[in-house]
Parts: sequence; C-alpha cells; structure tokens
Amino acid sequence: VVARQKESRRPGERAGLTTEAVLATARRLIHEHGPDGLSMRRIAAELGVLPNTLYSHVADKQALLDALVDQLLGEVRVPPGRGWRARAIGLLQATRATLLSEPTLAMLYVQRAGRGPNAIRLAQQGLQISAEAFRVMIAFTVGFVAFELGRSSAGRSAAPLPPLPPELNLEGPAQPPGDAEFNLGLEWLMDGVATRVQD
Amino acid sequence: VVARQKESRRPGERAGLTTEAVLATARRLIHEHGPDGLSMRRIAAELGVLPNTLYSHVADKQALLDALVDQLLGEVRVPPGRGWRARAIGLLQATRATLLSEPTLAMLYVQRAGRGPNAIRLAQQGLQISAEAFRVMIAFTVGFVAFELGRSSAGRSAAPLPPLPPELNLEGPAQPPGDAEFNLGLEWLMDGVATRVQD
DNA sequence: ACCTGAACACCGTTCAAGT
DNA sequence: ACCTGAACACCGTTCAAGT
Repeated sequence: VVARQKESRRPGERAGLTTEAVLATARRLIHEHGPDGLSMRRIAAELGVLPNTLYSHVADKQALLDALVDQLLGEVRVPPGRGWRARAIGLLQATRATLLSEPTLAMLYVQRAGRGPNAIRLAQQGLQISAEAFRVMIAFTVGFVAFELGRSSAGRSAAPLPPLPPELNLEGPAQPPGDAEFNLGLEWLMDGVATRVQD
Repeated sequence: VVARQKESRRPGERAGLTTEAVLATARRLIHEHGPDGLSMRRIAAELGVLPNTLYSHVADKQALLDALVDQLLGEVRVPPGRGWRARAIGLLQATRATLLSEPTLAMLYVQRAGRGPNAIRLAQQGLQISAEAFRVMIAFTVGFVAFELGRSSAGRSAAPLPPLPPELNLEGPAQPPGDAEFNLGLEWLMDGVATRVQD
C-alpha cells in the first residue's frame, strides 16, 4: 500500500502505483464502507493520486469490480472430500462462506455471474457430477446467499452486517437465517439428483 | 402519462404529477435504457418537471426502485394447478418468466430480496409445502435467473438482450441457456423434497 | 401539498500535456 | 508508461421560496 501523501508530485513524477495496490485499496474501501463507499475518486484519494491516474492501471470501474469479484472467488477453499456427494456439499458450503465474508462483492458476483478465470475454475471443480447438476446447485447457493444478504440489507451500508431489525420472521429463531436451512436445501437437492443419476 | 412540456410553469403552478405517473415513467426508462438509463433527473425531464419535484411523490431513489420491484412481483400469474407439485412448479416457472421479462428489475429484486407486499404474498402462495422447502425453491429460481441474466450481460445495457456473443459454452446449443435446465433442476428439487416429506 | 429556483457535494471518464 | 491538470457531462438530494 502506497503512503498517502498530499501534493508532492509534479506532472512528470511517478507515484509507484501498481494494479495490485489499486485492487487492494478498492477492496478495503468496499469492505469498510460498502458499495456506496467505493468510487474511483475515493480510491485515488486514498492512494494520494488524482482520479484519472487509475485508468493507467484499470480499464474502467466495471473491470475493476470484475477483478475484485474474481479475486474473491479465488479464495474459495474446498475441503478434501470422500465421495462425490460430500465433495459437492463441501464445495458449495465453502462458496457460500466465502461470499458471506464479503457481502458487497457477493452481490456484485450475483449481478455479473462471474466470467473470470476463478469463476470458471470453481465451476469445473464440481464436474464429477454432471454439468447441469452442478449448475443447478450453484444457482441454489447463489440465490440463497442473495436472499440472506438482501434480507439483512447488507450490500447497502457498511460491512459486518447491522444488528438486523426485528422483521416478520414468523418462525425461525434470530439466527443468521441460514446455516441449517442452507444445508437442508443442499441435502434435498442432492437427494433429487441421486434419484435420477447414478454415481 | 403527463405531456412533456418545456418551460411553461411558474413557481406556484402544478404539473399534475402523480406517484403512478412517476413509477410508470421510471419503469419505461428502465425497460428501454437499462439501469444506467434511469436517473431521477431523467425521469423528471421526461415528465417535464424539475428533478426535485419527484421528492414530493417518492421518498428517494431506493424507495422508487423497491416500489418498481414489488410492482413487477405483483404481475406473477400463477396458473391453476392440480396437486402440490404441479402448483409449486407452476408458481416458480411463472416467477422466472416474470423476472426474465424485465431483466433490470429482476436484478434489483435479487439485490433487495423483496420486502414489499407482493413479495410476501408470493412467498405465502407456496405454503402448501413447508416454508423451508418453498424458500429453497425460490432461492434456486432467483439464483438461476441471476445467472441467466448475468451471462447475457443483461442488467448492464439496454432491454431486449443483445444478440449474445459466442461465449465459452462448451456444450449447450445457442438457446436462452435456460428453459430445459431450469425445469430439470426444479424436478430434482421436488424429488429431493418428496423423499423427506409426505404430502 | 406540489412545484420552481438554486445550490451542494459528489460521480466516471476523456483529453492534453509533462517526464 | 505513468502521472498531473483541467475539464465535460452528468449524478442524488436539500433548502428556501412561491401559490
């Protein structure tokens, strides 16, 4: 991370910026201040640089966001599994956990469907099952996460999830609304897949 | 829709604006020009009114978007069904079709998880099954739609889906990538639910 | 209550110029 | 190639004032 200095440089001088530094600062801002806290101008200010300087390292804002999303996807750690069912479940649980760790980026992933290399790598990791079955499971996982995040109004304001106001939850306890129900849905899905396909 | 007139009114005069007209214009703009084509200022201009006038009819932009999303959800027509399975499938297919008809709004729905009255009505329509089972199915549906839209880069540019450039589709034909696979996933899910629950 | 007028505090991006 | 400087064409929202 480059030191944040005020107005020392004149037209020809370099600031020593790298694409990695730009991504790192963007990620920190998005983590600390949510989606509205991230702007090109703010990243630049944080790096002690004029706004347009960023365009020497990044095509535009959308490209930067795509890069951040793919970076996040690259952090999905799939636990070693015994059997296709355990492996698939582990992969999807890990995906959900990673997405929940960075809610704002997760919403961007949902929006953009992940075309980056890590998204593709992730998609191919499940190919012990049929491609269709895996896509169905990924759709479920992503949809579930979207509902979790939307309900707690994350993706709007800051990072660590606001205390979540008492809503019209007619049944469940005050939990994250998630873990148990997610795993239940996953089991159902696997059961359904198993009735049609043989390992 | 109010006639688009230029600069006729002076400080005291009314323009005859209604909240419905604001919503209708917003929806038209979002349909024709995508998410980037919708701004408060542009809605106002389209209605022949100054930007701040909208705040007499709508709390802020986010509230307007929420209203539009719930309006869309209100358009889900669930076909009459025989049996819980056919009914659930019909409901989810109808939901997907409605979302696909308005891609930009659909992405907003995914982002905000639908707290409006129509979202709640929709959620309760499936309660012949358990609430968990229905939420799992809705998560799948929404996640699936998100992937469909993200992959064709809808939600970015204009409305009726650009001709979709040749991507790395390793298998499927050039179809919408959707109908068949969606229905397949739905069947799997229902099968999985059926193994654990009895009607 | 509904609107104009004017302003505030921002945006993303481009173009020209320096070294 | 990487940066400053200056600008363009926008944003959402607020506050005061008219009728």
